[in-house]
Amino acid sequence: MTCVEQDKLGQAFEDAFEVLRQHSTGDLQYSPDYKNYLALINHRPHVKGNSSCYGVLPTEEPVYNWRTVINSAADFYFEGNIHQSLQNITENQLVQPTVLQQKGGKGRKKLRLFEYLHESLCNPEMASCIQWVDKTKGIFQFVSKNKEKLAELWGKRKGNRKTMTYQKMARALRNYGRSGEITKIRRKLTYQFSEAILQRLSPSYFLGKEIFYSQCVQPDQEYLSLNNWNANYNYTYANYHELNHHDC
DNA sequence: GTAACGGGGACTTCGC
DNA sequence: CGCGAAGTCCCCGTTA
Repeated sequence: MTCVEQDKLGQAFEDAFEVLRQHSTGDLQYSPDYKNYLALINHRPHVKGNSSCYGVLPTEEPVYNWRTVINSAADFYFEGNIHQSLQNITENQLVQPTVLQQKGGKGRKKLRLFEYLHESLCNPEMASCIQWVDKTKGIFQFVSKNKEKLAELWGKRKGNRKTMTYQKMARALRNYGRSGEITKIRRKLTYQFSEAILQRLSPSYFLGKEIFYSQCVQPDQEYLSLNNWNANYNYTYANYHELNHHDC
């Protein structure tokens, strides 16, 4: 794949998320932007070609549906192709999340630590701070050298006055052990998401597991929607570079 | 011996 | 204002 092609794929990803941002609460199918997006995706056959990778699409579904858009975007993300497109995002595009604001914002759902960790695990930029050991089982490990930076970012994200440390973050993780959301693995710096949390947080869940979601999540529970996830990704990306200057 | 890691009680912050 | 959830702080024990 050439750089130009990669750039186009990245652009397709951004386009997909832009549409998502604008229509996360509306009926996308009837929006003019949706039609425009279909036209766009139609000119990128390699995009739609990836749409069945997750095996969540019923075969009778048309190729150009909303699921396809999300699948394609996720494919690019996890293949690392997003990285290049992110390089082109200007500073003012890296906005603070509007949905999961930590201070103020009445009625906003606060970002949970496990959500932040999962988000970081999905962010290739954070690979030197936190990594999957066994993604399918939800087992992950902090990188000893940079775990403090990850904690520091978490503290910044929460708007803490004092600097967050790994020690304090690990304390919160141990609390998750009591509720079963995250358990400690008997291995250095290694933890495991519970199956339920993994299902809720995994992008594949909102790429085609609405049924699971509706069955397992209580009506008053809100976990990261794709919209929130995208906003938080942008926020993490901005702070990451501010803090680490590419060396994390 | 010691730095890193792990554990827990008490406390704070925030949303309801 | 009270309460509960979710951290946060600090101190100490354990392990590599």
